[in-house]
Amino acid sequence: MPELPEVETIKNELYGNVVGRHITSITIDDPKPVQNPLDEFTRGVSGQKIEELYRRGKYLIFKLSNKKYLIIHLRMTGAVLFNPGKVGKYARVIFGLDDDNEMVFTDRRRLGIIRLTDNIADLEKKLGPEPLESVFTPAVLAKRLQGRKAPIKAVLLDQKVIAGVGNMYADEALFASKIHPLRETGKLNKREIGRLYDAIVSVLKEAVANKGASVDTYQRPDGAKGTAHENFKVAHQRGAKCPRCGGKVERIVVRGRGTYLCPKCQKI
DNA sequence: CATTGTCCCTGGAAGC
DNA sequence: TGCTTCCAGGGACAAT
Repeated sequence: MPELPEVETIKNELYGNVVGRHITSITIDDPKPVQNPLDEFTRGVSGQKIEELYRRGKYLIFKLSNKKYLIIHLRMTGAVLFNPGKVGKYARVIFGLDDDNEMVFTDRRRLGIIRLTDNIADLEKKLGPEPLESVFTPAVLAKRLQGRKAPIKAVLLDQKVIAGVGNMYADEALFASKIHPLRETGKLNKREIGRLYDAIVSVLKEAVANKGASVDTYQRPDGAKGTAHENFKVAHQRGAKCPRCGGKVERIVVRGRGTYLCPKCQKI
């Protein structure tokens, strides 16, 4: 499940291969992910130079020479492959580049989206601060959590609060800061928010360093897996021993999302 | 605005 | 063995 570290890794590993290249062909094997009318999409992308590539939250954004933005969200099972040996069963959209290389959007479950837009402000409005940039501080986090009644786990998943944190890293950050996922957000004290801040930053940084977590279908552009999941303390570790207290990692459901925790370390 | 529930989608797992 | 049902979850959207 691509979250910030996974999308960051894809961006990093794609960057040198695609920035500066022109998109010379588009093959749409499955129109489902494309949110624009197909002719408009094809016209807007064909022949354009990729001037920049960056990540915002869990979105991968290609800035094109016609000032439009090609936005990709991988949702659950999406991936962007660079020159895959053969075009797999789940290839949806194939971008041919002017150096004869190919960039392929694949998605087993077809929940991912691709959109071409000239209005990046709309996306910006939906997203909170980038947790690995200087705009994100303990004070900023405290302000965003202030007065909220929902459980902290649910709030961490809200992309308007912090961009890029998803189900796995929310669980890891809550474990690292010893906060129960069901704690009422607005009732966290300053010390807890400080710990949570540190945990979010360190958990994400470590996962980026390990090139993302391959718990499901996540793969890097060259098809390789990441290793961040090898360091997971609780996420997807039901029944495992808590590395801090030796207790048992449990799974509960919070707002319909599978949530892993050590109930001994993370008291309500 | 904050919050909660529903829907989308597929294939692997679990149940009968 | 083979069929059916359940489940995973990010974000759009609707309802409250």
